[in-house]
Amino acid sequence: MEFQAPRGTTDVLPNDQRYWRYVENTASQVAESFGYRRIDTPVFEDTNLYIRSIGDSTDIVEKETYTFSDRGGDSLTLRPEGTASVCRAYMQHGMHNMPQPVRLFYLCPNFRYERPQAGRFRAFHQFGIEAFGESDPYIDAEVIEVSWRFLTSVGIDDISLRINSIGDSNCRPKYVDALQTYYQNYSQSLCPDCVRRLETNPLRLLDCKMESCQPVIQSAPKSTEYLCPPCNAHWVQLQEYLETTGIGYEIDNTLVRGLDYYSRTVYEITPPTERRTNVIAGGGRYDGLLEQLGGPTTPGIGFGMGIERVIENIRRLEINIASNPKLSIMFAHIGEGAKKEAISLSSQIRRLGKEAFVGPSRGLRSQMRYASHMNSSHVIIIGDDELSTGLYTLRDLSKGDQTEITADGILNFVKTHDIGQKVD
RNA sequence: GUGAGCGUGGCCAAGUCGGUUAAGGCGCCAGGUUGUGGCCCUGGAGAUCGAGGGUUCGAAUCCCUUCGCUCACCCCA
Repeated sequence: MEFQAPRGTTDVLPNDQRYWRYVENTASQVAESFGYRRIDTPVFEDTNLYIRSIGDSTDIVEKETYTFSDRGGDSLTLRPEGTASVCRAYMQHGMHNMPQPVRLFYLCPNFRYERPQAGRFRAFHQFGIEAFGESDPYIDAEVIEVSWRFLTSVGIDDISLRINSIGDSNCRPKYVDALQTYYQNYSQSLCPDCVRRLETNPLRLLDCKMESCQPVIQSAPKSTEYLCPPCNAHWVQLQEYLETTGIGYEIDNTLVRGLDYYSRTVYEITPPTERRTNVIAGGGRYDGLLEQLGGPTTPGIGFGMGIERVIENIRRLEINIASNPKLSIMFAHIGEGAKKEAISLSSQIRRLGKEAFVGPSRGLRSQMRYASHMNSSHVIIIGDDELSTGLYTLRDLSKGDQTEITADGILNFVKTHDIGQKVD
């Protein structure tokens, strides 16, 4: 085989489509039930949008973007995450003039040049929401609740929520200082990665997985102990509101996130397994981001959720996805005249909005077998006898019985048997 | 970028201390039922054994190279 799907990409075959429909439909319903409205943005944006938002020293921007020049010489980048685009759209369309908060959700593909592995792809899909213009922590709890309700609605309920607050531009620098000072004392016992992190990204010291670094992490200063009064009030209220929604949570002071724009609230939702790649959803607050992108000072918060990872968990839990059987008619035909009648009648049925198609030009036995494998609900058999009498054979594949029926009778049958009819 | 495992018809796969025509199952096609599916029976098509090179009288099997897939690290959804 000369061609295959590029590394890190997958084909969603017909048999798997039901998972995607199920997830996308549930996501839309849940988000809309909270008052969120769908937004779609381009798959590529000005490269600088991502540099300015995600951060030019993050792994995503440093080595994972798909960046190219178009024929006019502009540098464009395939969307690596959803928040930046939505922020850009919020500013571009003057949504700060709309009643605040503005609640938006999206379902879209994202691209990151990474080595694929379990639950990680180069082309992947996210369901996400963003809420702009509200700094009160009730909206933090709401955003968390949307992701939680979605996952439980879809049937994944063995999940756990971890939250943390990393402060804002006022108090976080003091915490980072304290963290660095603390780590200086252990510099000789740290893993090589952590030695590097100490300089480049001190917050990430906290989620090192190396066994040898765990004791150091355990007794490290906690960000929540360094919060300034406003951040602390926000943090305390968030927990109260979360408790009001009845969602169980765990405070994880080692939880930090890989994008530079987060402030105050950060959170992750994981299934019971230990592997970090199993993080299904992650998000947080980004109060300085819009201003950083040249917009008005506007608070914002949101999450991103990996659809492939959601589906992976649906499969793991063997969640039953109901799919309505529907009316689907195949025309089996014997002879050229019968074939033309099959083409004509199936076309008329389709114009009524129902599924119908012509059987393959093979023997009747083979056509019947095809109908069966195509999950047709009914077969109409047309041969010389039927053409001369005008009475066709209508066979119900689920019941296994059949009757005589006229052409008009067929059309009437189709009109009165609607989609969703139980056929198996 | 680093490390490990694996690549045999569309899919799952036996064979891998080299030896005549590369098992089997699923799926596909056909026949059994001269016009009737899902079960069953019979037959058929379909593989340059990932690719290239080497060793050998002889290579799916041994050696080298290369590509691909998977998993893990980094990082993330």
